[in-house]
Amino acid sequence: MLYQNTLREIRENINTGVEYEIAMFYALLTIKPDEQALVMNAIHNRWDTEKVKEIISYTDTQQVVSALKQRGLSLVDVSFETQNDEVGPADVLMFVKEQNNIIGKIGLSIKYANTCTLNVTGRNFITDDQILQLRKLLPKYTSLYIQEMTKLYGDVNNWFRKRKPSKVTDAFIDLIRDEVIKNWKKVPNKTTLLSALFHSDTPIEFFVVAYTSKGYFLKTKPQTIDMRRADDVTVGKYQTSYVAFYLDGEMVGHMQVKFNNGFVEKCKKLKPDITHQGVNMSFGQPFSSWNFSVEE
DNA sequence: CTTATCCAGTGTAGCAGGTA
DNA sequence: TACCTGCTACACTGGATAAG
Repeated sequence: MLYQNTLREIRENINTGVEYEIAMFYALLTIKPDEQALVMNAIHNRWDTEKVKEIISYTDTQQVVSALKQRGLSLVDVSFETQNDEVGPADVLMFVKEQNNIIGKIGLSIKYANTCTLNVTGRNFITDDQILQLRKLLPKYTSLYIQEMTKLYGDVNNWFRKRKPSKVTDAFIDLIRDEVIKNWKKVPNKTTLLSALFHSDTPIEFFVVAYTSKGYFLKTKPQTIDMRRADDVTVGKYQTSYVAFYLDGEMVGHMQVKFNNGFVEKCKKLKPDITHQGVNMSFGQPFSSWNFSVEE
């Protein structure tokens, strides 16, 4: 089915990864040829038409359809739900018919080459006061960062927003991780928090569609933990920038502690936090968008 | 070469507060 | 009061480098 906004979203949305959502939606919409034609028309109005069509060319819906069949379900309709949180992590919604003719819904969470299941604010893990103390260090670390980049890459245009690795970033992230670990015991409502991280709070059941450059893998049972054990979960450092979550000594998830858009951001405000070689920058946002992944 | 690792990045929505 | 503007938090993947 098409919502009021569906065709406009398909024409105009340029969020990262949306081309895979569109391709799967289109492929499943084969059961509604008239609507499918309208969607193809919208795809032709995108800037990346060729890429979307290429993904469609290797999107065989058979895996999805047979997974439904195994459960005694048949596909009767499909909707496009990009960025609609009300349906849980699903990007595409399948309307399915059971043997008794009751219509149900199963979502598809569509991903390309990443395992991140949820972006989560650091405020769930550390207190306002901890954030305040860490923020105080940001100006100092930012100037260290600029020194480091300048030493390694020279002119600002060689490194600003060029995704360069940084020891200073590692060091600041490490300070944040120390605070996360220190505070974990005191984090309230761990059941609610972990339910959100694992999507066990989803209003609609979902499958995960993991695209590669050749096709996709389907996972009908997303990994989770027994939420009654939420208070037994422990945390620790993992690699350079992750906090790992453990249950009975087994890693059940990991979270990348990260700046939302880099250590320094493009400056949109009138008064930049820093100007370096004529380039205006803002301090980064270290707490707003951490990446949580479930272990496979 | 391909795959894994690990930070870096973009787009959108909603809200608060200023202001025309 | 309607419209900006700045800001946070949410949604995703990209790309450089290392490892195999």
